[in-house]
Amino acid sequence: MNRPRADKDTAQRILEIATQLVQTRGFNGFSYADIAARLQVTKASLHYHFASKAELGRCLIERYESEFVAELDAIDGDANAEFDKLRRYARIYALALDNSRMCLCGMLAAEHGTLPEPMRQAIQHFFDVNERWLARVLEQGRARASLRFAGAPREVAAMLVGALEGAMMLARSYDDPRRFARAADRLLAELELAQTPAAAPRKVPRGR
Amino acid sequence: MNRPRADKDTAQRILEIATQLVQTRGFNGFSYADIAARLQVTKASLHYHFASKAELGRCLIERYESEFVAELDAIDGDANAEFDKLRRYARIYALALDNSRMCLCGMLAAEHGTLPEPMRQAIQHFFDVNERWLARVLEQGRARASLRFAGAPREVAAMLVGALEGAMMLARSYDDPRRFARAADRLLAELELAQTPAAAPRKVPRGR
DNA sequence: GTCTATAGGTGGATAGAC
DNA sequence: GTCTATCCACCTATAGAC
Repeated sequence: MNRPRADKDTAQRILEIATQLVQTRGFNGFSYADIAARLQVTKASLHYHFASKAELGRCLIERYESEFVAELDAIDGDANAEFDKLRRYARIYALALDNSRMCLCGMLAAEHGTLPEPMRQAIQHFFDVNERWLARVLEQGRARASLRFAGAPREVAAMLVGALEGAMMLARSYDDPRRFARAADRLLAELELAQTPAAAPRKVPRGR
Repeated sequence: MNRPRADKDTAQRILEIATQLVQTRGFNGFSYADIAARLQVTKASLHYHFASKAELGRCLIERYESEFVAELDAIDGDANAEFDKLRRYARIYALALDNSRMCLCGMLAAEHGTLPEPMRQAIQHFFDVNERWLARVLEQGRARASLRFAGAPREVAAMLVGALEGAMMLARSYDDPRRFARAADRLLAELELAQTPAAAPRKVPRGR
């Protein structure tokens, strides 16, 4: 979006490769040399497109967020029931995991302490966007009596984002994507109105 | 425990400093030079106590787990009600956050993709210990009718560990420890039997 | 836009004196 | 146990030719 000059294809390919590297190894876990090797160019060429690693990092988050927003729009476009929207939201995370990837911003959140300020702000913005979207779905679900929860929608949204990011992280370190699916199913089941809460036991069975 | 020779005080101080560095910057975010500077010794001295960074990392996790287990034992020793145990469990995380620290193993879980195998196994072991402890508390709570949840205790435990780790990570990147407290309160409130589920709204109020 | 070459720094790690 | 000195690999980044 705000890259000045540049062969767009190359810049895009750099971003794709770097995104995958951050999602699997973290921002401090890869170097320009890694990108250069996969793209079959020299490190110097990369600096033409992204002057510094900090700048590359910022662009990485912006691109990731806009692609994420596109997926949220797609969910809204299909105009599903609120519970289905939540399931499809969780599925975005699940699909990343199937490629052994963490959420880009979840990964960066862990590295928060070492990141330059512009990246920190971009990460917060990503989570804000996620929480606002979730809060809107939750609010609608409550209004239409399809979802059930206590307190402010935004607060439930904040809990959900954290819980899904955490579930993702643990699933990755157990190398077991189903671990994420089980946690996500359980978190969402709490919000489903259909259940008789006092007799909840059969709502989330052992398997998945 | 299995350090061969060594001035124990120095080794312990190295571990303390390194623990704090990992909790704030991650395993890939600090170097022997950082420890050396804070301890006022040279990098070479550190290698006397911990031959390699991978070895240091493994010891870090072992020490962290044994201190964590000691805290869990302390909770069991006080023989509280199950819900109080869960609250005190969450409080361990909250206290770390107040010192701007992530859980050591939560941090390392994010860096999983870059860590040597012995560290990966130690991290999984830490989470297993946590989940087993939580599952036992949950099981007792259900038996004594003080807690309410659907499905297998171990599965709820796995969800809780992930959710708390994730909440911690997000709270840190928002630089707002209360964000963790709100998420934790909400997660635990779901388990409390006392509430009338259909009229749950007043159980988790806006503030904290 | 991509290259070669290189600067200037830091990474983990070792040898050997004290 | 701690030091000095050093190794070599790697890091981000720049200069300047093509």
